[in-house]
Amino acid sequence: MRVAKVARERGLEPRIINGDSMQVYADLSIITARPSEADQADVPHHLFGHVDGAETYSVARWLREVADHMRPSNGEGDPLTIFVGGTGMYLRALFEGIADIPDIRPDVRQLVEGIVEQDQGVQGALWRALADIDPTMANRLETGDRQRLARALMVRLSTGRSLADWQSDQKSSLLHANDASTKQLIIDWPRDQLYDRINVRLDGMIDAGALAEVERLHARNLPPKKPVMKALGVPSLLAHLRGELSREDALDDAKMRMRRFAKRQLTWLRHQFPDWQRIHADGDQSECWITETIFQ
RNA sequence: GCCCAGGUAGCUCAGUUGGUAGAGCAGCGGACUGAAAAUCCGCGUGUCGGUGGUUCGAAUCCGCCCCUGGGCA
Repeated sequence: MRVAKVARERGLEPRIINGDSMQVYADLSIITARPSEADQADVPHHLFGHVDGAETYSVARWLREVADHMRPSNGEGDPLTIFVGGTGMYLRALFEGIADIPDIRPDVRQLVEGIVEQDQGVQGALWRALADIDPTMANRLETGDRQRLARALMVRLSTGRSLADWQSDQKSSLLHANDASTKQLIIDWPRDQLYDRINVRLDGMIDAGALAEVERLHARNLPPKKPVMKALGVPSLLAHLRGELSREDALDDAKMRMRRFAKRQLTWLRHQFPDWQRIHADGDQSECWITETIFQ
Protein backbone atom coordinates (compact mmCIF):
# COMPACT_ATOMS: atom_id res chain seq x y z
CA MET A 1 0.00 0.00 0.00
CA ARG A 2 2.78 2.35 0.89
CA VAL A 3 4.50 1.45 -2.35
CA ALA A 4 1.33 2.14 -4.30
CA LYS A 5 0.96 5.58 -2.74
CA VAL A 6 4.54 6.55 -3.42
CA ALA A 7 4.09 5.33 -6.98
CA ARG A 8 1.07 7.57 -7.41
CA GLU A 9 2.98 10.55 -6.05
CA ARG A 10 5.45 9.92 -8.83
CA GLY A 11 2.77 10.06 -11.49
CA LEU A 12 2.28 6.33 -11.96
CA GLU A 13 -1.07 4.61 -11.90
CA PRO A 14 -0.72 1.77 -9.42
CA ARG A 15 -2.96 -1.22 -9.01
CA ILE A 16 -2.62 -4.29 -6.90
CA ILE A 17 -3.25 -7.85 -8.03
CA ASN A 18 -3.59 -10.60 -5.50
CA GLY A 19 -1.12 -13.45 -5.83
CA ASP A 20 -2.42 -15.42 -2.89
CA SER A 21 -4.47 -18.58 -3.23
CA MET A 22 -6.56 -17.98 -0.11
CA GLN A 23 -7.27 -14.27 -0.31
CA VAL A 24 -9.44 -14.99 -3.34
CA TYR A 25 -12.19 -16.55 -1.23
CA ALA A 26 -15.14 -14.36 -0.31
CA ASP A 27 -15.80 -16.20 2.95
CA LEU A 28 -12.58 -15.17 4.62
CA SER A 29 -10.94 -11.80 4.95
CA ILE A 30 -9.71 -11.53 8.53
CA ILE A 31 -7.96 -14.86 8.92
CA THR A 32 -6.51 -14.55 5.41
CA ALA A 33 -5.24 -11.02 6.10
CA ARG A 34 -6.92 -9.51 3.08
CA PRO A 35 -6.30 -5.77 2.51
CA SER A 36 -8.74 -3.45 4.30
CA GLU A 37 -11.81 -1.98 2.61
CA ALA A 38 -10.22 1.45 2.93
CA ASP A 39 -7.08 0.39 1.10
CA GLN A 40 -9.10 -1.32 -1.58
CA ALA A 41 -11.14 1.82 -2.10
CA ASP A 42 -8.04 3.94 -2.34
CA VAL A 43 -6.01 1.94 -4.87
CA PRO A 44 -7.55 -0.49 -7.37
CA HIS A 45 -7.30 -4.08 -6.11
CA HIS A 46 -7.99 -7.15 -8.21
CA LEU A 47 -8.70 -10.82 -7.52
CA PHE A 48 -9.45 -10.39 -3.83
CA GLY A 49 -12.43 -12.18 -2.31
CA HIS A 50 -14.12 -12.78 -5.65
CA VAL A 51 -14.52 -16.56 -5.33
CA ASP A 52 -17.15 -18.43 -3.34
CA GLY A 53 -15.81 -20.85 -0.75
CA ALA A 54 -17.77 -23.71 -2.30
CA GLU A 55 -15.55 -23.45 -5.36
CA THR A 56 -12.10 -24.93 -5.80
CA TYR A 57 -9.81 -22.27 -7.19
CA SER A 58 -6.66 -23.15 -9.12
CA VAL A 59 -3.44 -21.80 -10.61
CA ALA A 60 -4.84 -22.10 -14.10
CA ARG A 61 -7.90 -20.03 -13.27
CA TRP A 62 -5.72 -17.46 -11.54
CA LEU A 63 -3.52 -17.15 -14.63
CA ARG A 64 -6.54 -16.67 -16.87
CA GLU A 65 -7.90 -13.98 -14.58
CA VAL A 66 -4.55 -12.23 -14.36
CA ALA A 67 -4.33 -12.27 -18.16
CA ASP A 68 -7.68 -10.47 -18.32
CA HIS A 69 -6.35 -7.73 -16.08
CA MET A 70 -3.10 -7.35 -17.95
CA ARG A 71 -4.78 -5.75 -20.94
CA PRO A 72 -3.74 -2.14 -21.45
CA SER A 73 -5.51 0.17 -19.05
CA ASN A 74 -7.33 3.27 -20.17
CA GLY A 75 -5.99 5.44 -17.36
CA GLU A 76 -3.90 8.57 -17.59
CA GLY A 77 -0.55 7.62 -16.07
CA ASP A 78 1.73 4.71 -16.76
CA PRO A 79 0.32 1.64 -15.10
CA LEU A 80 2.30 0.00 -12.32
CA THR A 81 1.01 -3.46 -11.54
CA ILE A 82 1.96 -4.75 -8.13
CA PHE A 83 1.49 -8.46 -7.44
CA VAL A 84 1.35 -9.24 -3.75
CA GLY A 85 1.07 -12.54 -2.05
CA GLY A 86 2.79 -15.65 -1.09
CA THR A 87 1.55 -18.46 -3.28
CA GLY A 88 4.81 -19.57 -4.83
CA MET A 89 3.22 -21.81 -7.42
CA TYR A 90 1.06 -18.97 -8.73
CA LEU A 91 3.96 -16.59 -9.05
CA ARG A 92 6.12 -19.17 -10.72
CA ALA A 93 3.34 -19.87 -13.20
CA LEU A 94 3.18 -16.15 -13.88
CA PHE A 95 6.81 -16.06 -14.96
CA GLU A 96 7.23 -19.56 -16.37
CA GLY A 97 3.78 -20.45 -17.61
CA ILE A 98 1.98 -23.69 -17.01
CA ALA A 99 1.16 -26.77 -19.09
CA ASP A 100 -1.96 -26.37 -21.17
CA ILE A 101 -3.85 -29.38 -19.85
CA PRO A 102 -7.59 -29.76 -20.61
CA ASP A 103 -10.08 -30.04 -17.76
CA ILE A 104 -10.44 -33.46 -16.19
CA ARG A 105 -13.52 -35.38 -17.30
CA PRO A 106 -16.08 -35.69 -14.47
CA ASP A 107 -16.28 -39.48 -14.75
CA VAL A 108 -12.50 -39.76 -14.41
CA ARG A 109 -12.49 -37.41 -11.43
CA GLN A 110 -15.09 -39.56 -9.71
CA LEU A 111 -13.23 -42.77 -10.48
CA VAL A 112 -9.94 -41.44 -9.10
CA GLU A 113 -11.60 -40.06 -6.00
CA GLY A 114 -12.85 -43.58 -5.36
CA ILE A 115 -9.30 -44.92 -5.59
CA VAL A 116 -8.10 -42.20 -3.22
CA GLU A 117 -10.66 -43.40 -0.71
CA GLN A 118 -9.42 -46.96 -1.06
CA ASP A 119 -5.93 -45.65 -0.48
CA GLN A 120 -6.97 -44.15 2.85
CA GLY A 121 -7.47 -47.70 4.07
CA VAL A 122 -4.42 -49.40 2.62
CA GLN A 123 -1.79 -47.01 1.42
CA GLY A 124 -0.37 -47.98 -1.93
CA ALA A 125 -3.53 -48.53 -3.98
CA LEU A 126 -3.24 -45.12 -5.58
CA TRP A 127 0.44 -45.44 -6.38
CA ARG A 128 -0.02 -48.88 -7.93
CA ALA A 129 -2.92 -47.68 -10.05
CA LEU A 130 -0.72 -44.91 -11.40
CA ALA A 131 2.33 -47.16 -11.85
CA ASP A 132 0.28 -49.50 -14.06
CA ILE A 133 -0.45 -46.85 -16.66
CA ASP A 134 2.14 -44.13 -16.04
CA PRO A 135 5.35 -45.49 -14.51
CA THR A 136 7.25 -42.28 -15.24
CA MET A 137 5.02 -40.18 -13.00
CA ALA A 138 4.71 -42.95 -10.40
CA ASN A 139 8.47 -43.10 -10.00
CA ARG A 140 8.59 -39.37 -9.60
CA LEU A 141 6.11 -39.32 -6.71
CA GLU A 142 6.09 -40.61 -3.15
CA THR A 143 3.54 -43.32 -2.38
CA GLY A 144 2.04 -41.17 0.36
CA ASP A 145 1.59 -38.07 -1.78
CA ARG A 146 -2.09 -38.62 -2.54
CA GLN A 147 -2.74 -35.17 -3.91
CA ARG A 148 -0.12 -35.40 -6.65
CA LEU A 149 -0.75 -39.08 -7.34
CA ALA A 150 -4.44 -38.37 -7.85
CA ARG A 151 -3.71 -35.47 -10.16
CA ALA A 152 -1.27 -37.51 -12.26
CA LEU A 153 -3.75 -40.36 -12.49
CA MET A 154 -6.58 -38.05 -13.50
CA VAL A 155 -4.51 -36.40 -16.22
CA ARG A 156 -3.38 -39.72 -17.65
CA LEU A 157 -6.89 -41.20 -17.64
CA SER A 158 -8.65 -38.10 -18.82
CA THR A 159 -6.25 -36.98 -21.57
CA GLY A 160 -4.58 -40.27 -22.47
CA ARG A 161 -1.22 -38.56 -21.98
CA SER A 162 1.21 -38.56 -19.08
CA LEU A 163 1.41 -35.48 -16.91
CA ALA A 164 5.17 -35.71 -17.41
CA ASP A 165 4.68 -35.15 -21.14
CA TRP A 166 2.29 -32.28 -20.63
CA GLN A 167 4.77 -30.67 -18.31
CA SER A 168 7.63 -30.87 -20.76
CA ASP A 169 5.64 -29.06 -23.44
CA GLN A 170 6.76 -25.61 -24.48
CA LYS A 171 4.99 -23.04 -22.30
CA SER A 172 4.35 -19.36 -22.70
CA SER A 173 4.28 -17.01 -19.74
CA LEU A 174 2.56 -13.73 -19.05
CA LEU A 175 5.64 -12.00 -17.66
CA HIS A 176 9.36 -12.41 -18.00
CA ALA A 177 11.58 -12.35 -14.98
CA ASN A 178 14.72 -11.11 -16.74
CA ASP A 179 13.04 -8.12 -18.23
CA ALA A 180 13.58 -4.45 -17.52
CA SER A 181 9.82 -3.99 -17.16
CA THR A 182 9.49 -6.28 -14.16
CA LYS A 183 11.06 -6.44 -10.76
CA GLN A 184 10.87 -9.36 -8.32
CA LEU A 185 11.28 -8.69 -4.64
CA ILE A 186 11.37 -10.79 -1.51
CA ILE A 187 11.10 -9.15 1.87
CA ASP A 188 13.32 -11.15 4.12
CA TRP A 189 12.86 -11.00 7.89
CA PRO A 190 15.14 -12.65 10.42
CA ARG A 191 13.39 -15.84 11.36
CA ASP A 192 12.79 -15.03 15.01
CA GLN A 193 11.21 -11.70 14.05
CA LEU A 194 9.16 -13.41 11.36
CA TYR A 195 7.81 -15.91 13.89
CA ASP A 196 7.08 -13.14 16.40
CA ARG A 197 5.17 -11.26 13.75
CA ILE A 198 3.13 -14.36 12.94
CA ASN A 199 2.18 -14.87 16.57
CA VAL A 200 1.24 -11.25 17.10
CA ARG A 201 -0.67 -11.14 13.84
CA LEU A 202 -2.90 -14.05 14.76
CA ASP A 203 -3.77 -12.47 18.11
CA GLY A 204 -4.75 -9.37 16.16
CA MET A 205 -6.94 -11.41 13.84
CA ILE A 206 -8.75 -12.90 16.80
CA ASP A 207 -9.35 -9.41 18.21
CA ALA A 208 -10.68 -8.39 14.82
CA GLY A 209 -13.32 -11.11 14.85
CA ALA A 210 -11.66 -14.08 13.20
CA LEU A 211 -13.65 -16.53 15.31
CA ALA A 212 -16.98 -15.14 14.13
CA GLU A 213 -15.74 -15.28 10.56
CA VAL A 214 -14.80 -18.94 10.89
CA GLU A 215 -18.11 -19.60 12.65
CA ARG A 216 -19.98 -18.26 9.61
CA LEU A 217 -17.89 -20.46 7.35
CA HIS A 218 -18.60 -23.40 9.61
CA ALA A 219 -22.32 -22.78 9.28
CA ARG A 220 -22.09 -23.37 5.54
CA ASN A 221 -21.18 -27.02 6.16
CA LEU A 222 -18.78 -27.19 3.26
CA PRO A 223 -16.84 -30.42 2.74
CA PRO A 224 -13.61 -30.31 4.76
CA LYS A 225 -11.54 -30.98 1.65
CA LYS A 226 -12.48 -27.64 0.10
CA PRO A 227 -9.44 -25.37 -0.05
CA VAL A 228 -11.15 -22.60 1.90
CA MET A 229 -11.66 -25.04 4.77
CA LYS A 230 -7.92 -25.62 4.87
CA ALA A 231 -6.81 -22.00 5.04
CA LEU A 232 -4.28 -21.56 7.81
CA GLY A 233 -6.00 -21.12 11.12
CA VAL A 234 -9.38 -22.36 9.93
CA PRO A 235 -9.02 -26.02 10.95
CA SER A 236 -7.60 -24.99 14.33
CA LEU A 237 -10.41 -22.55 15.07
CA LEU A 238 -13.01 -25.02 13.82
CA ALA A 239 -11.65 -27.57 16.28
CA HIS A 240 -12.16 -25.00 19.02
CA LEU A 241 -15.71 -24.20 17.87
CA ARG A 242 -16.50 -27.91 17.98
CA GLY A 243 -15.15 -28.04 21.52
CA GLU A 244 -12.19 -30.25 20.66
CA LEU A 245 -9.56 -27.68 21.59
CA SER A 246 -9.45 -24.98 24.23
CA ARG A 247 -9.19 -21.46 22.91
CA GLU A 248 -5.57 -21.26 23.94
CA ASP A 249 -4.64 -24.60 22.41
CA ALA A 250 -6.42 -23.67 19.20
CA LEU A 251 -4.47 -20.42 18.94
CA ASP A 252 -1.18 -22.19 19.67
CA ASP A 253 -2.00 -24.78 17.04
CA ALA A 254 -2.83 -22.13 14.46
CA LYS A 255 0.36 -20.23 15.20
CA MET A 256 2.43 -23.37 14.90
CA ARG A 257 0.93 -24.19 11.50
CA MET A 258 1.49 -20.64 10.33
CA ARG A 259 5.14 -20.80 11.41
CA ARG A 260 5.57 -24.06 9.55
CA PHE A 261 4.02 -22.59 6.46
CA ALA A 262 6.34 -19.59 6.64
CA LYS A 263 9.25 -22.00 6.81
CA ARG A 264 8.00 -23.84 3.72
CA GLN A 265 7.71 -20.52 1.93
CA LEU A 266 11.30 -19.73 2.80
CA THR A 267 12.41 -23.05 1.34
CA TRP A 268 10.44 -22.30 -1.81
CA LEU A 269 11.90 -18.82 -2.19
CA ARG A 270 15.43 -20.07 -1.58
CA HIS A 271 15.26 -22.74 -4.23
CA GLN A 272 12.60 -21.69 -6.72
CA PHE A 273 13.31 -17.95 -6.86
CA PRO A 274 17.03 -17.76 -6.08
CA ASP A 275 17.53 -14.74 -8.33
CA TRP A 276 14.83 -12.53 -6.87
CA GLN A 277 16.10 -9.43 -5.13
CA ARG A 278 16.00 -9.71 -1.37
CA ILE A 279 15.24 -6.81 0.88
CA HIS A 280 16.53 -7.53 4.34
CA ALA A 281 14.05 -6.17 6.82
CA ASP A 282 14.88 -5.79 10.47
CA GLY A 283 13.14 -4.07 13.37
CA ASP A 284 10.30 -1.57 13.55
CA GLN A 285 11.02 1.10 10.97
CA SER A 286 11.54 -1.46 8.24
CA GLU A 287 8.41 -0.47 6.33
CA CYS A 288 9.82 2.93 5.48
CA TRP A 289 13.03 1.85 4.01
CA ILE A 290 11.56 -1.20 2.29
CA THR A 291 9.65 1.33 0.20
CA GLU A 292 12.77 3.41 -0.32
CA THR A 293 14.71 0.39 -1.47
CA ILE A 294 12.02 -0.51 -3.97
CA PHE A 295 12.13 2.90 -5.61
CA GLN A 296 15.89 3.14 -5.78
C1' G B 1 18.26 -25.09 59.47
C1' C B 2 16.63 -30.33 58.92
C1' C B 3 14.05 -34.30 55.98
C1' C B 4 12.23 -35.95 51.35
C1' A B 5 11.75 -35.70 45.76
C1' G B 6 13.94 -33.88 41.53
C1' G B 7 17.94 -31.43 38.11
C1' U B 8 19.16 -35.63 31.08
C1' A B 9 17.58 -32.11 23.84
C1' G B 10 14.06 -25.73 23.21
C1' C B 11 9.65 -28.27 26.36
C1' U B 12 7.54 -32.80 28.95
C1' C B 13 10.02 -37.02 30.27
C1' A B 14 12.53 -42.53 29.50
C1' G B 15 17.22 -44.53 30.61
C1' U B 16 17.29 -52.01 32.66
C1' U B 17 22.68 -55.30 37.42
C1' G B 18 28.10 -49.05 35.46
C1' G B 19 29.75 -49.95 28.73
C1' U B 20 30.07 -41.84 26.50
C1' A B 21 21.97 -41.53 25.84
C1' G B 22 16.28 -41.89 23.34
C1' A B 23 10.83 -40.92 22.84
C1' G B 24 6.75 -37.39 22.02
C1' C B 25 6.02 -32.36 20.98
C1' A B 26 8.67 -28.05 19.30
C1' G B 27 12.47 -27.12 15.76
C1' C B 28 15.58 -27.74 11.32
C1' G B 29 16.49 -29.28 6.07
C1' G B 30 14.18 -30.68 1.39
C1' A B 31 10.52 -31.59 -2.70
C1' C B 32 6.90 -28.88 -5.27
C1' U B 33 3.37 -27.77 -12.80
C1' G B 34 -4.47 -27.00 -12.40
C1' A B 35 -6.48 -28.28 -4.04
C1' A B 36 -0.21 -25.07 -3.10
C1' A B 37 -2.13 -21.24 3.36
C1' A B 38 -2.35 -27.73 -0.07
C1' U B 39 0.37 -32.35 -0.24
C1' C B 40 4.64 -35.14 0.78
C1' C B 41 9.90 -36.72 2.17
C1' G B 42 14.08 -36.51 5.50
C1' C B 43 16.98 -35.08 10.24
C1' G B 44 18.17 -35.78 17.39
C1' U B 45 19.83 -30.76 17.48
C1' G B 46 22.99 -32.95 24.28
C1' U B 47 29.29 -29.99 28.94
C1' C B 48 23.29 -36.03 31.28
C1' G B 49 23.36 -29.18 37.30
C1' G B 50 28.81 -28.37 39.01
C1' U B 51 33.08 -30.43 41.04
C1' G B 52 36.23 -34.14 43.27
C1' G B 53 36.57 -39.48 43.87
C1' U B 54 35.88 -45.14 43.04
C1' U B 55 36.48 -47.89 38.26
C1' C B 56 39.61 -50.27 32.39
C1' G B 57 35.00 -47.52 31.87
C1' A B 58 30.12 -43.12 35.45
C1' A B 59 23.86 -40.10 33.29
C1' U B 60 24.07 -44.53 36.50
C1' C B 61 28.08 -45.71 42.66
C1' C B 62 30.33 -42.24 46.79
C1' G B 63 31.66 -37.06 48.89
C1' C B 64 31.02 -31.85 48.72
C1' C B 65 28.61 -27.62 46.43
C1' C B 66 24.60 -25.07 43.51
C1' C B 67 19.40 -24.81 41.86
C1' U B 68 13.95 -26.21 41.92
C1' G B 69 9.52 -28.28 44.24
C1' G B 70 7.20 -30.36 48.68
C1' G B 71 7.25 -31.37 53.96
C1' C B 72 9.04 -30.39 59.15
C1' A B 73 10.62 -26.69 62.18
